[in-house]
Amino acid sequence: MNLKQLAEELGLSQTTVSRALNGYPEVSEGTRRRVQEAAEQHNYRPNTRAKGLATGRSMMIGHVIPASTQHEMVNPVFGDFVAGASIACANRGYDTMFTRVDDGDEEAAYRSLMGKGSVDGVILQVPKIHDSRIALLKRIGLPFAVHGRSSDVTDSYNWVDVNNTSAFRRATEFLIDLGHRRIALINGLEIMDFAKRRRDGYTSALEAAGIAVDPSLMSSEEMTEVSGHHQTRDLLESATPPTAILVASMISALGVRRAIEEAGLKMGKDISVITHDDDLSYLKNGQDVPIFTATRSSVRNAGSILAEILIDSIATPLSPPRHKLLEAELVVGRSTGPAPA
Amino acid sequence: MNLKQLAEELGLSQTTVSRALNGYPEVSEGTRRRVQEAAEQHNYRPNTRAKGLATGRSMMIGHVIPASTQHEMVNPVFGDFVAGASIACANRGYDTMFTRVDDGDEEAAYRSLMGKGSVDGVILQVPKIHDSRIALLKRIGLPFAVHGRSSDVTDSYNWVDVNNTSAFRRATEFLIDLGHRRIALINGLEIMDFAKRRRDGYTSALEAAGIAVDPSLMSSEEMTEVSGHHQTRDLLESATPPTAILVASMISALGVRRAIEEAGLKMGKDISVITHDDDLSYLKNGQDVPIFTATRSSVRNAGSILAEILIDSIATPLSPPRHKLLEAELVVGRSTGPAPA
DNA sequence: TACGCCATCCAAAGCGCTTTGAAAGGCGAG
DNA sequence: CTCGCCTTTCAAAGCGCTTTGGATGGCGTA
Repeated sequence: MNLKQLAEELGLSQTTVSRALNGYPEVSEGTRRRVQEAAEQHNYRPNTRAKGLATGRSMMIGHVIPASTQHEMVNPVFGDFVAGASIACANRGYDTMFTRVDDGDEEAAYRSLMGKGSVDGVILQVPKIHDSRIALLKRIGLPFAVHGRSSDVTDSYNWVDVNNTSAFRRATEFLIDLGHRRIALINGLEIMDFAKRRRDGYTSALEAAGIAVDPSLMSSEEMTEVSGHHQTRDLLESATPPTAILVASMISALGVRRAIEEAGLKMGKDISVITHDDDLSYLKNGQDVPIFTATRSSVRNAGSILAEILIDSIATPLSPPRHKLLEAELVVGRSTGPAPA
Repeated sequence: MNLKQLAEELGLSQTTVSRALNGYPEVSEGTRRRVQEAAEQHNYRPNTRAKGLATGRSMMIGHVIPASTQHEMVNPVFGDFVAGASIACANRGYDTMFTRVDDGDEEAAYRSLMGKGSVDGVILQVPKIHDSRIALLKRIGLPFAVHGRSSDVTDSYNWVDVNNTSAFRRATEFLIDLGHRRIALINGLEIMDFAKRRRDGYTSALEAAGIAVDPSLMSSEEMTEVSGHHQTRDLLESATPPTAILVASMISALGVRRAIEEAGLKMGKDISVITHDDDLSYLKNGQDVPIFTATRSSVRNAGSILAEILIDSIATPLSPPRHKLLEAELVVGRSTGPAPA
């Protein structure tokens, strides 16, 4: 059933039917009701492509996933972030689309999305410290919003980010207050912006407490269970192991815990652990008492806010970019305790 | 830049330009090259919606995620499965779209996707034992393919599934061979088809070995870390705890391991564990030696195969449905050992 | 020279919708 | 009764592409 058929059936013009369904005022209430009922009854839905062609909008938000970041961090948070974003999009009538891009083809991919007109805007994830995608998108004029920030980019743009620096400063201070002095940082890859900020928070807290930053206590890798495990094992096997470890992700933290237990140590007693927790719905940090002491911030919530910002900026293209800095909450669980004497 | 402009610039008709770009034979090679170069140079991409309108195809594959299954199992495998499917789709020129659906609105959602013409086909995940979506999609004529099967549906349809029954039978036999007699099963929700099949495999192996099936050793819940943990704790606290546990997912298995270690037991020595491993790229089962003995089957690979099947069936609507049963591989890791005397 | 046949290219219709510009009808004011 | 003004409805153009059904011209053949 298409508009033409529906109009014929009702004995009205396509114009009137279209207007009735789209809530325009130039239609009498009686007619509108009649049209709506007929549409309902025939299960009529305007064809997306035709509507898009006519309006010039695709009502679609794109997520572009570079192949290289598929292992780095995207996957774990991916599901929840996207869920948050896509629910927000759906509420505003937007669909969600995915594009996976081979490394190096990013420019082509964005140009293609823009050229083909398949999306009205895109969401970027895990920006690097210097991320050329932002300048690129500005240049080609494709609306976008970033989950995270890119330190080297001074232009303003839409973003939502967790305050990684303050979260990790706070976590480090918490450990220092518990008497820890040898605190390790198991970070994500430090080309990633969030990783740099977390490190900054960590080092600034150490420095403020007069503790020398020890490079041998810091490592940065992809955030997987396996890598968390071997980084921790290396730390524990060193001559002077840390008494506390700060971890950048729940996934890594699972590996950290495994290494600790394999070494016959007890987490929260022999060694303390704080992790960042994206509050993933399928990897909850315990039910009532958290397993890990953690800096927690819902990535799902971030997705939702970011989608709103992007859609608003599509609706009013001339308005200035918006952004939001979310503060992570420090939840105290069983993985932290006083430094061993 | 659109087709009209490009055609004007070249001094050709839109027809010729379109044909040149789409590889039709009625264009001389010289002209084709000239057109291709101009298109390249002006960065021309045919507008998706216009093309879709004209051809009647959207070149889009949809994934529909019911809200209720968002916690159940979808999330962990979600990322990898979708990655596999979307790469395969992209190779065939298809984009990937997501729709999240509130419970009970599934019928409306599929009808809407169909009516709006926004997708050429959809992929279904985690079917239940009796899943009404399959009949619905057949009824409304929207091409689809299922990741998994639905036992109660006798009609034929496109699917890809792991042989859950044989995988879990094999795993159970492996434990029996190691001398285990009290083997527990921590399963996913048993309305889900895969969970039923895994249970069938488990019970059939027990029966074949003349071991009575003990309902107190079987539980079925959402497959999260937290639920794996408390189900294991309950098992271990019972009067006659199992000597081995079969687990339906890596995520649950992480919780299982935590409970085992909290109880002061050693996995692989005091108690054996076998899990199903979807070979998730961000939650690898160890690097060289697997952490867990596992029935392994790449969900990413399944996604890829399923997408191919769906796209083929869209291309040739009259061809009979296709399906593929993947055999899981039993990888032996450190989590299993002889039953304690 | 005349004819027919390819190879190559084109004009125009059509996909299903929105939206502009105009017509038709109803009604009160003059 | 006529005029002008709303309100309600409509015909038709246009969005950017594909595709049908020609047109055109070059070339070999008779």
